[in-house]
Amino acid sequence: MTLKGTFEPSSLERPLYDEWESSGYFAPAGNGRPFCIAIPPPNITGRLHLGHAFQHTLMDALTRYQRMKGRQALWQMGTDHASIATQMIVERQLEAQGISRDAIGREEFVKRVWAWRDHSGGEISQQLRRMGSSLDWSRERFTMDEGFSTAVNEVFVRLYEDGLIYRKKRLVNWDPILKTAVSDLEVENVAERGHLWHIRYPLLDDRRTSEGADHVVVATTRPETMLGDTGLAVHPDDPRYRDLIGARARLPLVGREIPIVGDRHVDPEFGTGCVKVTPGHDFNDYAVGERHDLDCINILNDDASINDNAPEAYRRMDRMRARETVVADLTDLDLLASVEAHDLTVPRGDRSGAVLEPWLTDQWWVDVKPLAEPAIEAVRDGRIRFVPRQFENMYFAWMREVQDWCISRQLWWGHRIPAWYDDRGNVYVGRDEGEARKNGGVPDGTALARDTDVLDTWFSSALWTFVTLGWPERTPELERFHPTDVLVTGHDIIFFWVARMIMMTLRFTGEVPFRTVYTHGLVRDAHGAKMSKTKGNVLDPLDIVDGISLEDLVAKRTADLTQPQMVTAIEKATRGDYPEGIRAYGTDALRFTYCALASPTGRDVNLDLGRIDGYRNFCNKLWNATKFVLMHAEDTDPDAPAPLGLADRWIRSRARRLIEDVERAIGDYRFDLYANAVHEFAWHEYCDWYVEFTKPVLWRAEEDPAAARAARRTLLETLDVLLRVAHPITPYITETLWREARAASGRPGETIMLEPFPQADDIPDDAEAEAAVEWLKAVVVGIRNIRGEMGIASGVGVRLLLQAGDTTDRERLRATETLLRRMAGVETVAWLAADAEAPPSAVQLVGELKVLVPLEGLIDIDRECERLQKSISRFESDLGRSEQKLGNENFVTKAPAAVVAKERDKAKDLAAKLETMREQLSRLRGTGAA
RNA sequence: GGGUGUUUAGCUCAGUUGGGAGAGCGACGGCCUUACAAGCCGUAGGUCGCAGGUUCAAACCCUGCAACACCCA
Repeated sequence: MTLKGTFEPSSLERPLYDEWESSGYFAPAGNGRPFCIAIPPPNITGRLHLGHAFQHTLMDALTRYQRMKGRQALWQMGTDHASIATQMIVERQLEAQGISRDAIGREEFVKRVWAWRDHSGGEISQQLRRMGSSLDWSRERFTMDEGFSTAVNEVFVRLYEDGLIYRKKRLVNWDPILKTAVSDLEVENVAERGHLWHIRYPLLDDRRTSEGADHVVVATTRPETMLGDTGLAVHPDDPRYRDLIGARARLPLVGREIPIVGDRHVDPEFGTGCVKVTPGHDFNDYAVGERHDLDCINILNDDASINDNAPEAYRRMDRMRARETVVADLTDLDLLASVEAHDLTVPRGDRSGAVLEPWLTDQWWVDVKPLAEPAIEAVRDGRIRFVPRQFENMYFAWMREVQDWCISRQLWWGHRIPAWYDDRGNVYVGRDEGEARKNGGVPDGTALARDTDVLDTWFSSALWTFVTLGWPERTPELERFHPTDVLVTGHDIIFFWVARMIMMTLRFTGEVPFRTVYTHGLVRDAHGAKMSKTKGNVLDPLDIVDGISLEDLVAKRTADLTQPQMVTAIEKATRGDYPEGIRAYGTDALRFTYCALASPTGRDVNLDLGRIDGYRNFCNKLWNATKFVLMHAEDTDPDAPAPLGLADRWIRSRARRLIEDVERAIGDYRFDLYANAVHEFAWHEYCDWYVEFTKPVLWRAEEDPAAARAARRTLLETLDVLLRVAHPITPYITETLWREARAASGRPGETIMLEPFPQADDIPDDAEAEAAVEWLKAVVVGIRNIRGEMGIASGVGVRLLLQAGDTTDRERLRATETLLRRMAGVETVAWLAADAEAPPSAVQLVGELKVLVPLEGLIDIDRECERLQKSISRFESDLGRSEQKLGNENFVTKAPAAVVAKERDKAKDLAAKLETMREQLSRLRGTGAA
């Protein structure tokens, strides 16, 4: 029995997933306690990126682990229609063909989006499958599938009936490119350089300022909005303007008479202390206007051009041109007092990048406060726990200040709002038109028109955990799997999604949506830069899995850019970062890397290919270790006794420790510790030591067949444990190797996926074996150290002398001598009497035991003296520090007795070692001189 | 302006209730030793951001400062 070929991830991974899927392994099974994760539904906007792959790896690891622990594990699959983002993609594609969406109409447009959804959804599924995700595809959902639409209507109607959804005309954030309202969360406040224009507003009725001027000066960053001014405001306590409250001014360019009001919200420090009030185009001014009963004039069209409420000269101008024109006209009239540079915050749409305008429109709103209170409580009382914890503060802070949520969007792609209007503008809400009619008592003859708006995409995703399980039906899945166990997501969508899910789920199921929220950071490139198409530094996870040539990568990154001038820079950076393209690392290596990088603080992750390279090597190591095991696996006599040797007992005990460590790590969501524990055990215990220990036994099996049998069985059984422990992280290679190993051991088992996760208690804790092997390792490392530093070639055997050991040392040598000889290249071993004169030797201490390698014929004495001097200096400084501590009376009296005792032991040990080394040095020097 | 987080080896990061500073990668030296050169053996490298404080004892606790990142206004 041997493993064929070499480790080639792609040929090994591809066939397995199909087999798992068609065998139905991903569906929840058995009678164990249910476990459920709902995938954060990827947007159907395009292909998945490295951040998705990161989060999917963690979810899959958790799901596979729980499945192996015997739980009915469901990882719920689904995708999100992503209203705005998807509509933009399809619109752009149509534009490229010279088609506008208005030209083809709503129905045809929506049809094309569905076609896009099929395409993009297909790509996403393929990517998820290649990453090994054990999702239950048979239950896949989409936020616009039929059941989801029913549920969305249900929720909308119930909230409306409860008075928590209402329609109202008020200022919203308006995106003049997308021509839709957006919510507060979709606004990005960007710091930009701008100007502060100082404009003179002439006073009426012969009023004067305290300084005698016939006008006031107003500072503004947006002069064009003066066309909609309906007042001026000053702080009521401001001595400069106090007396002008109640006076009137004439609005330049427009001619309107506007009042001066006193309002405590005016900041006297800003500009001149006198501000213009434009209730129709500024959130603060709107509030000022309401307090002082000022008119509200809308001067903008839906594309942010000036409308007919402004003077003729400015109509139909874009707002930026209007600004220039207004400033020029004011200059001509000598009404522009001054202009200065000014930094300001500009609100931009997170999707379109357009500068948003506060705009007065009718929109649908959710009254969030009543929903927020129970949602805050659920986190406060611990029914929901955030990992890492600090995100709870962010959550509380936002929830306490939460504003009403604008949920209507003037888009075509999304859930149509279930509201109808008659020709007098009365609104009727219902699950369908019939119900709306019935509720409103609208006779059949009266025509109703459905609201043309759609809902914010987050409205439907807020229902994700319970609607995917069948709500509003009371399905068995809903009973069994809800609340879900853990939500794995980025901290960037805590407000958009996590908070809203908690609110909606509590409202409609009375349950929390999940018990734990695990938030991870963003995946960035190796330099810590955020990945973006515009910057041209994105990677498709499959480019890492399957590899990609430099030319293909450059082509991919420079295609379809919104800023074609970036091509040269992107190409240069790409060629610099990946001079030879990207090698095929395989899914397992990428997954292992993700786990190893999942830090406990939830901060951003810089994905470095060098790191992946190391973990690909790790997969190769597993492959070769298995190859070795299978080469020696043949057990001709499976019933014959096989008493375990010291090394066998040691590795088994270490395997027990591995399981314990991993269980703890997963319980704490410490994927990094999990990965490290597997790596450390597999490479540095199993491969570096145990496999080497078995070689002398296996190569001379005929000398001691029982020992060889014990080694074979231990190799196989420990490998089996290791593979099962590693499987949730690296599913493909562990499945492949596990099947080979199982075949060799003759034990049944179809797939590692459904094997039980190893249990620590099944393996004895063997402290004695661990201590003995630690001793052996220390001696071997000591000799290797001498060999390395003295330049003794690996082929040259050494004579080993031991001195000053106690009975335990002698016992341990007896038990491990064969291993010691092989591991350290030792030809002969002899004990020297404690008082015997040793030949000139290099020395290493293991406790009190002196490990001596005679130097004669091997190397020169000076080199050893140098080496000795180095360790003497190290011992001296350590001892110095220790003695200083012990000399401090406060330490001795105040520190816990155990700490003091430990320090005393340490000092004693160091002193003894130092003496030995000094003796050794002077003896060697004497020899050298002679 | 308010808040949160980060600052540890050349790089990327661990460091669990305060008690002898760690890993991976990289670097350097030696090895194609019959699973693996995608490997093996060995070595070097850190005033733990800065300044104070608490303590017998601080990377860890407290205060202040600096830089960077993100969130909110």
